Amino acid sequence: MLNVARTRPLDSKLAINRGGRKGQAGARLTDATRAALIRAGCERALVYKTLVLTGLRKSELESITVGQVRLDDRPHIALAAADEKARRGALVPLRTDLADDLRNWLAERLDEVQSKARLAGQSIPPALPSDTLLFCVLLHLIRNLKKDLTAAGIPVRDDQGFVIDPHSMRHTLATMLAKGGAAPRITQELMRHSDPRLTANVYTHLGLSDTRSALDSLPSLSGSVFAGAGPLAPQLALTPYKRGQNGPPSDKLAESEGVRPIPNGLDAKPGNVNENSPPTTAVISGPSQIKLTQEVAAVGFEPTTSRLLHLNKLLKK
DNA sequence: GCCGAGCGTGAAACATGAAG
DNA sequence: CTTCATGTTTCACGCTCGGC
Repeated sequence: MLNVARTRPLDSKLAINRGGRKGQAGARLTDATRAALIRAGCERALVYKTLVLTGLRKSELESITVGQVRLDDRPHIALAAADEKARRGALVPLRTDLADDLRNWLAERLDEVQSKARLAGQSIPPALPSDTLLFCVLLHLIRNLKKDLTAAGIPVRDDQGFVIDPHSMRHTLATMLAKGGAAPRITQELMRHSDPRLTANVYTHLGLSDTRSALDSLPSLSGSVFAGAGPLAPQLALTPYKRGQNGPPSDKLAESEGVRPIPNGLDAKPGNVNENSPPTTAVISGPSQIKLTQEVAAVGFEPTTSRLLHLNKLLKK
């Protein structure tokens, strides 16, 4: 839940911004300035969370107004076609906790507007105007993100040249969905890509630990080969028969046996034996990309691929 | 499937104004 | 005067779309 006062007390020491004592805690600020700074920090945190959980591009988030945010039983953001990169427009779903945060954020902003109107002796608005921008701190998002990362002890650029920027939040969403087992089609839809290869090859960053985890999820192959384990052959899946290959034609096998049985827990449901369908987990296409994307997610955000591809080209030179 | 156009994006360099 | 934050411009590249 977003709550400015609860997130950071007003009497906390804020850092001096410039001069010889830059970085030291204890900046002498008025209560109003202090509250505004803390509130801006909270807003930026909500911006980062929104970017990661929606996959919105920076420019797309900049276009979102209060009227485009629906926080009813099916919370979502209605992205206008003119503001989306692909010019299609989209309904971007909001996770429940993000919807709660945005609801609280808008309530705080309404409180602020109403307080100002009250102090000015003006009529008190019952709601925020629908054309009010959702966020106010996006103007210098890139620089502020770098500052926030530095303050949090997270390197903006790692030793391999990968960088964290607003667009890397989008990479992070795709990668988290892949790691979470989301179907590629779902990830593609959430990323609003027209081509699933883009989602899988450019936006999904899987490290060695992720691919190893997938192997660990495979069923046991009857214990250790050093311990005199049982026969391996009955657990093997069969490849389809093709003309010119040895062995019986698979269509005849299918005719005589129906759905082929696969023992020892390997699922033989039709959805899992379709060799023509794409893998259910997005994979990285080439060995060079695997090498470059291994173990880069230590800080939580995925790097932007544009820098990654640029680095690839530099390495080839 | 390939290619080019158009648009979006961030990095880098430089300029400008304000604060210390 | 120096330092710093911010704005502007240029450049390279990513992504999508449409035509072939």
